[in-house]
Amino acid sequence: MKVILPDGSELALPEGATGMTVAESIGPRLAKAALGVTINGELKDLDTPLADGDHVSVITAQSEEGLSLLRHSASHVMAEAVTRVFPDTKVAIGPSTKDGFYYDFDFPEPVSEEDLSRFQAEIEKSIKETQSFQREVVSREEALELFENEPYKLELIRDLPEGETISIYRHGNFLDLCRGPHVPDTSRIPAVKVLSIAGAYWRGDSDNRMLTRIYGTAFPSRKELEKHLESLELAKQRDHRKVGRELDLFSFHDEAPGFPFFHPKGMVVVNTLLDYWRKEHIAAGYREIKTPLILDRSLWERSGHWDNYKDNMYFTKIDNLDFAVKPMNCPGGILIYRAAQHSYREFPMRMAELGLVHRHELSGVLHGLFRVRAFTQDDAHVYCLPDQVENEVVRVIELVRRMYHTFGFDKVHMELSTRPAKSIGTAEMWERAETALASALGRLDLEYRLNPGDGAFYGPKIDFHIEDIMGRTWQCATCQLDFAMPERFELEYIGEDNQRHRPVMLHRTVLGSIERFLGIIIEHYGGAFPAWLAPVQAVAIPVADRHIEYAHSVAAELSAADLRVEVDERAESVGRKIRDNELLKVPFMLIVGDKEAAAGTVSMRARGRGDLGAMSRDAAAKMVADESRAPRVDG
RNA sequence: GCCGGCGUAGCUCAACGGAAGAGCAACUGAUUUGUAAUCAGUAGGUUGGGGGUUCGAUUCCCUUCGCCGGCUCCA
Repeated sequence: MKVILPDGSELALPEGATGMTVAESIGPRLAKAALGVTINGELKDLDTPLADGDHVSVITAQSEEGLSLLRHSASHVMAEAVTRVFPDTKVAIGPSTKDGFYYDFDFPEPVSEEDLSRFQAEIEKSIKETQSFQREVVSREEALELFENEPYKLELIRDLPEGETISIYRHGNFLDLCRGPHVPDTSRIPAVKVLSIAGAYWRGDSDNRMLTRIYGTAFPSRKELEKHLESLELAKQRDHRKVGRELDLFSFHDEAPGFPFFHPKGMVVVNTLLDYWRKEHIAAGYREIKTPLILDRSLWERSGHWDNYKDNMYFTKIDNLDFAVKPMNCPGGILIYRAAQHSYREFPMRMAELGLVHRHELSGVLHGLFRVRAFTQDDAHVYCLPDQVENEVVRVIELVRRMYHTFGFDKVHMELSTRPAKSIGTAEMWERAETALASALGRLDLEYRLNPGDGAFYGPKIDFHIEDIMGRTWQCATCQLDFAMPERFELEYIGEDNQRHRPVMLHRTVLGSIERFLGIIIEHYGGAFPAWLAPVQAVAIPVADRHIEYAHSVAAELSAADLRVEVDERAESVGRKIRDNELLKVPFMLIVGDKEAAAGTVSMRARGRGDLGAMSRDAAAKMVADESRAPRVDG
């Protein structure tokens, strides 16, 4: 028989050949690296018999699917190891994830981090033993019997649709309900590492029992595993909570859990960020507003927040009346719209607000600046005519992409979410709105993912996800149409026909939360902000005390050019001052001693680039100024 | 909110029923320094808060607050 390889060539094989036969006939290295096989596009075990004419591709850990196959198998190996250590453990599920795998267990007794090394040791044993994975197809009855002591498996089996093939995989003494496929044997997963332990609800539902989830990762080689563990360590070094403390940017205190305190240097970064934000928004035709933090109950009843968002809101009483601290900016912004009568001639009307919102988040979800209870949304609402929507959305997308580019976030992926089952508004309204969003994306020739039914109940939306330097993704910007608010607040404008009409309301953010965005860029840059954002852009370092005066005169010149500059007057060695400022990620150091003072020069050192040599004071000021220039904003 | 872990000096961590320690930072003094740590000294803690067990608690138990890792939720 013959099979067809990925390059289109044909390969003659004996009857009964498997994926392994294919790998072996291509080469011994491939045979060794082979983990699975795709047959006519379907991922299968390597020992699956092939049929004449099959399109066959051997899968190794080089591919995304090969790596996740390997990790999925590793999760089985871990489950086996864990049940060997704690025999009465009930097993739940164990899939692969983006960076590794996990397996959920129901332990007879609490298990702690200290047990992880025991699991690790057992895993190593299994790998050494080269246990093979064997697939078996069983009937529903057989399956129910095989897993009679595994309540979670039983639940899964019972939920399998009628007629579904039920397969099980065995390796060593372990048996698992699993669709597969798996690697041929445990020797193919030589580098497994048990990483951490955490709680997780059965089937992700908080009404269910809490299981113990054990995370791990696996790679095709030790070397790759080591590399991954190193990058985890690196990410830990970049943790914005650590960097924020080291660079004296912000802090958190028990007296206000979830509410960040910004220090002077942190405020420089925030304000510089906001200066840039304002320039972009003015250029994009927005006008800025500001609305109160605390507003009367009636407003929140009208907006629907009182009924739908109460659990996340903070309340207060003033003169015996109920007030709420705003969790969103729109209702307040709408009052500004309603403060005057509007004409279609004013549209599109773009109102931006850097609004501080408070949301009572569950204590367990707080996480540095990434998840806080008070944050500044870079919000804006655009009021426009229905046929202006598409154009406005295009403008929002362009603004988002331009601003992200400034921070090097060029990998942006977009998701369009459409009408959910429970929603308000007419079918025609939704149709029109979804088309407008889709054609805006189409006009810019952008790829996006469609999330049918994932929109808000009040309108469809586009979400933007950025990818940081460590490959993690973040949803920051959002652009959503809102049919609810204009109705609830009876917003109106006078049209060309001199009649009252309801405007379309567009709700959008670019950075999302200023606090979280700061956290993201701290980690993205590892604290080494580009000079325009750096809290201190240059430090003048006098070699000895007698150079302090000269250092100040140099600093004064930079200061006069609106640069943020300090003089390190400490009675420390030059080496020490350089080290400390290097650790503080100061972009430029201007070292001045006898030579410089006599010649009227400075010795320039740039962060991470080392000594750049002597230059005139003018040249130095120009260099720092040039590299510290805020990003250009052209309308 | 839930599960697990952790709260010791400003930071990073020791001590784990029997006089609370180190390094860095801070302060004082000396040093006046040439591209990633000068030296010496001083001070700093009701061991997160409250309660209990004990002759004795940082250590064991309960409780509360906070933090960390996840889950759920979300910007």
